[in-house]
Amino acid sequence: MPELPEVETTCRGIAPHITGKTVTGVVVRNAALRQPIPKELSRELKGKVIRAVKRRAKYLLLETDTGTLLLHLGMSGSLRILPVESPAGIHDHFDLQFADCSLRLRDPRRFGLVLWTHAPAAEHPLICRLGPEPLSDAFDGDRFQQQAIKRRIPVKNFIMDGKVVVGVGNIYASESLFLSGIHPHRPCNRISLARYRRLADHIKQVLTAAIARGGTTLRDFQQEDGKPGYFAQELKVYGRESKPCPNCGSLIKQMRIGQRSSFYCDRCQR
DNA sequence: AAATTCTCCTGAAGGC
DNA sequence: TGCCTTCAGGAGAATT
Repeated sequence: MPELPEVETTCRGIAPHITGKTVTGVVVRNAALRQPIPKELSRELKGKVIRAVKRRAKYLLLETDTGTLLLHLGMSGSLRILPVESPAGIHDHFDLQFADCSLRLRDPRRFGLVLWTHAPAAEHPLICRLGPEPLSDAFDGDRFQQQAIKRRIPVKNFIMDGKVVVGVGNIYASESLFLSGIHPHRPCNRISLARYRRLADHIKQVLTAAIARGGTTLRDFQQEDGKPGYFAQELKVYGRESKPCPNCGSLIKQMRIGQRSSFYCDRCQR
């Protein structure tokens, strides 16, 4: 499912194809995403030039001179660059057409978003309260721990909270906690500063490595050219319940934390 | 304020 | 073989 590395992979993949291009058409086949696709989208976008393609958290931002298109891939969404007039499948809900290609959103579970905003995207209600980017200098162990002091939820929930740090979803939460030797269920206010510094570093490390591999494909995710991401084969604990820990060989455990399945080694993670 | 539960949705997988 | 149930999950909204 798209987490930060998958969205970043998509951002880098589509940017060269649509930056500087003029939107020639907007096709909405099914507007019923998490929120309805706005009706005025075609009027707002047609004839506009895509000035830049950016990412903030798991949102993709397609900037024009008069506003920004916000895209979110939910948990099953993917964007592809296709030749014009490519036949659409059942879950291909939205196209942005250009003279020489189309940007197409496919999202079987329709948890994604397509929204339009006139104001700067940073001021949008869905974006303005987000925490720091994990790969920026604004995110480090010290600030990490300061936020944790006043909370007591399991650390796995804590690092998946978008107000603490953005982009860490279920897969990379399990992976970074494993790399850091921290048990996912440990209360977030019972972790030393030194361990938070290591955790912050490991989050940066695992996200960077996943981006380098084009993200993780479990089922739906594909890059803009249709290829899967190749980080799944490097996952150390996620989805590997009852398989040996790559560190110590004891069997990987699975438990539900905050309604999410979590994977860990109870020998390596305390 | 913080924590928990609910909600959207479809496809895969398991049970009988 | 086929139908029914359960589960997966991003993240805002609603509730405790």
